[in-house]
Amino acid sequence: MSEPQTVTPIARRSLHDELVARLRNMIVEGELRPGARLPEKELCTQFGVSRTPLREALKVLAADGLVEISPHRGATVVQISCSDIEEMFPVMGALEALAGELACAKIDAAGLAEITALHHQMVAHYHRKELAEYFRLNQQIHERILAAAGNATLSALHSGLAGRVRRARYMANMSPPRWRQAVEEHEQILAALTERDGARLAEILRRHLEHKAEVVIANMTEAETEAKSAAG
Amino acid sequence: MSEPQTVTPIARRSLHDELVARLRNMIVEGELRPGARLPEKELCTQFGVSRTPLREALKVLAADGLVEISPHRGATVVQISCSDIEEMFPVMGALEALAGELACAKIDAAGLAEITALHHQMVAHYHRKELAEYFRLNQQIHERILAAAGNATLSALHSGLAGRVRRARYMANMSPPRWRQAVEEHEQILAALTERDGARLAEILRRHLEHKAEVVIANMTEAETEAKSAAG
DNA sequence: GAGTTGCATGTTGCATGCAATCTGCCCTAT
DNA sequence: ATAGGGCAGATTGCATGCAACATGCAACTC
Repeated sequence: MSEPQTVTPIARRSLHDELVARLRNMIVEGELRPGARLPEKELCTQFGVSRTPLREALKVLAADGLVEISPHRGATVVQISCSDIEEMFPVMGALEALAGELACAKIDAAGLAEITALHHQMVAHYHRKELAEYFRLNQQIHERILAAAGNATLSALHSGLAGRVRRARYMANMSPPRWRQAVEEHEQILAALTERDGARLAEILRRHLEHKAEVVIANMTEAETEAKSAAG
Repeated sequence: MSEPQTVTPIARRSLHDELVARLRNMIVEGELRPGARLPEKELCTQFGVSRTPLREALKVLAADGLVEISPHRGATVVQISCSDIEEMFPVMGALEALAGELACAKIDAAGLAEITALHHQMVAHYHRKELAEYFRLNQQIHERILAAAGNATLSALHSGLAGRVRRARYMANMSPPRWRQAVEEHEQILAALTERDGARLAEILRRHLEHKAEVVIANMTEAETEAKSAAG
């Protein structure tokens, strides 16, 4: 029995792991709104589990920064403010820049071909103005670059941030010139990656993230003022 | 009652929060060795708590990457390998580089004065060859730069990594030329910060972290070969 | 004698019960 | 009428009990 992993071991996810995954997904995908309370009892009946594994899951998500737990008052989905987002993007920029450099040094022809394919699909969706599909491919490209960097620590930190940022749902609207700019930057990204020009790719990614931040911030401030005027 | 947080609320740490802090400290400080098993029962009697809060704490630490939990087999302190460390340092370099840039843009005279004071204390310890004190100050300086960047997300990610790296205990020995090089780099760091030259500070910090990585890796491989020769 | 099977033991995963705390409401006093 | 106090309901924090699982040993087979 020295064959190394011919079959994958049966996936035996414990309840709390499953709960962490589900709740994280529900929060990131917006099913659970920011500020929403997370009463244990209700979630327990909803998921059909007892409070123990649920509580363990909530603690993990709290450590992840997705929920907030106040003693004896329960858990709530954390609100993300404009300034939080404003903080996160430079950090993601730094991480992606590093990923770009490493990816240029490490990526092979096959990996590059995959990213190239994704890029062209994404551009096609851009031309057809299919925003949702565009964003899906966009996200995949960035993930692939991270993966190509071959640095698990880097990927983990990035995906954590990406999950938190995704909750901002900035994709809703993006002005045509902004969208065009983003696609152009992606052309540059692909070019730099193809030429294995790490320094340039790093710089492009940093700027790309800066611009993304501007779009997101603009959207959020707009949404906030709308909310305030609606409330006032 | 609109005073914004003039007094800190009474710290009412729940048991699991306290446990998370204590266990994290024990792991980071090396009191719990890598690979050490963490049987619930034993820790429960040791801390005088029941299994529920302890389990919640272990789950959080697992999410943090400090312990590993295998179903029905219990928790162990994660082993950090050479390649893990090799991965972490470039990431810390990227984060510190960003912190340097931001700090140059934001730091005020008071903040700069504090870091300068710490720097001079550190150099004094260097001249007296007080390694432990030197490292303490060193760490504080890096933390201050992160704090000066005024980016909570950045600080959180960095301190998480720093905690994991600290477990490598590389400080044990550092060759005189390496130590001297590190101090020289810190002189440059202080100079760039004083001149608010963000780009230069970023570059210096990145290189500084690269060199730190070399020292750590050298120490770890040495330790590993020693262990192997002792075992063989 | 080597390998396998079955069992015993200890540990972990989860469910539930009890105590402490928070929240909202009603009542009282000024 | 309003502010403050106190009580009731609900929710959370923690302890404990039971079932499932992993591990090590012993017996058994070939």
